[in-house]
Amino acid sequence: MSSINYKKETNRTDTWFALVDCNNFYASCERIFSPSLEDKPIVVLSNNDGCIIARSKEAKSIGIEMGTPLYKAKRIIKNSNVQVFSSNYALYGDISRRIMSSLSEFSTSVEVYSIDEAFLDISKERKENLLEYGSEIRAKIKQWVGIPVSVGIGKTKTLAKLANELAKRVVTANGVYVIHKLENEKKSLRNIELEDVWGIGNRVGQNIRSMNIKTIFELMGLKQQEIMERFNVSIQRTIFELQGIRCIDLEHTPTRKKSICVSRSFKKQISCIKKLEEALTNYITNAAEKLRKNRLLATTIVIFLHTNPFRKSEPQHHESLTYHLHNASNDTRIFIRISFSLLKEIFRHKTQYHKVGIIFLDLISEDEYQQELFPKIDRNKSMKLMNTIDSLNNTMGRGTIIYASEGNKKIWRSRSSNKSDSYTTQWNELPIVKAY
DNA sequence: TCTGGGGTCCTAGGACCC
DNA sequence: TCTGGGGTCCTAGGACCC
Repeated sequence: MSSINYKKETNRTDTWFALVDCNNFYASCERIFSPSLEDKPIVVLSNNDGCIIARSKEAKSIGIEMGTPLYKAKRIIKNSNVQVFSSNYALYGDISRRIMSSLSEFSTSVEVYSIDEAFLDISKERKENLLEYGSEIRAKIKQWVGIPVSVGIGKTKTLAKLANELAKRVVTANGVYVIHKLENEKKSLRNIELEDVWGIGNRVGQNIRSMNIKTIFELMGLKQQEIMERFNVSIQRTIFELQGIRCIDLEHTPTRKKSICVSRSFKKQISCIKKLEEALTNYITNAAEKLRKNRLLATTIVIFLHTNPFRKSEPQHHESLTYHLHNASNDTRIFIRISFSLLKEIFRHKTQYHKVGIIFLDLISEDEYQQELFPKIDRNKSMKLMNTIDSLNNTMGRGTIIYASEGNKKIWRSRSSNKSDSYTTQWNELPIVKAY
C-alpha cells in the first residue's frame, strides 16, 4: 500500500479556506438579464440540447433530476411551465470571469476551481469573524455581478467543500457555513451521505460501506494506521482532510494543461466520411485555437469516433487512433491533414456515427520548442498565419476565417434551439434597456 | 425521435533494460 | 541440478471532479 506525505507536525494549524460556489450557476446567469425569470423554474441543457445539466431551485423542487434527458422531462416541463435554455457558454464564461476577478478583492490567494467555484485562502484576511467575512463575500458578489453564491469555510479544502454543502442545506445558514471542528457538526451532518464528501464518488462510497463504515463520522474516526492499510492514497488524503489535516494545498498558479479535447454529438447521425471530415475540421480548428491561446504545442493527437451507444439495436463502432508527430506543432493545417488520414483508417462504411472528436496530448510550451534540422514547414510563416487568423476571428467574430474542409452546410451542427443572447460578449447582442 | 463535454489522478500489468 | 531481481516507462482502464 502506498502512502502519502502527510505532515501532522508541520501542518499549519491556522489555515482557513473558503469555498465560494455559485448557486445553480447557469440558471442564475440566465436570470441576470431576464429578471422576470426570478422565482420561476428554469433548466439549462447540455450541448445538443440533450440533458438537463442545471436547474433553478424551483425546478429542483418539482422533482427534475440532474442529468435527465430532455425528452424524459417534456411532460413536467410543459405542465409546470419550466423555462428551458440551451447552454450559452459565452455568457457563463464571461460571468464566471467577473466573479473570479471580484473574489480577488477578498483574498490574495484564489484558486479558480471550476467555472462556478473558487477556493480562497482567507487565513490572513479575517480570522476573528469568519462567518461575517463569508457573508460579506456573498453579499458583494450578489451586488457586483448579480449571482447568488454559497460560502463554506473550513481548515482544509475538503472541509470547506463540506461546509459549502451545509451552507446550501442548513436552512438557518443563510448561504454561509463555517466548520471549526467536524466533531461538533454531528447534528447538521445527519442527512449528509458519504458520497457528499469531495473525493468520494459512488464506487468508493459503496466500497467504504461494505467495510461497515456508514457515516462521515465513522470514516473520520479511523486511526491513522487503519487508514493507511485500508485505503489508497486518494481516499487517505480525503480522510485526513476531514480530520483537519491539510493534504491538498491551494493551487496558486494554474497548472499547465495536459490535454485538450474537442468533440460534439451531431444533430443527426452521419454515415458519410465527407461530413465527418467537416465536423472534425471545425473541432480541430477550435482545439488548435485553444492550444495557441495557451501558448502550447501538441506532440500527440488522438482522433476518435463512435456511434450512438443508446441505439443498442444498431451496429456499434467505437474506435480511436493515435499519432505521434515528429515535431510538436500548433498549426491547424497540419492537424487537419493528419486527422483526415487517421479518420480514413478507422471509418467504416454504412455506419451511423454520432460523434467525432480530437484530443491533443503531450503538450509542451512554445518556449520549449526544438527547431527541426530540415523543417518542412516554415515555422515563422506558420505562426504568423495562425496568429493572423486568430486575431481576425477574435475581432470580427468566430468563423470569419474558416478552413474550406469545414464546408458550409454544417449539417453536423449540434442542436441549440433555445439559446439566450451573448449579452456581455457580442456587440450585436447587447441587452436593450427601454426607459419611459 | 430525443441521452453532454472536458478534464485530472491513480493503479495494475506488461515491456524492457541491466 | 541449476533459470533472479529490481527499476523505469508506458498504457489502458477506473474513478473522480465540475
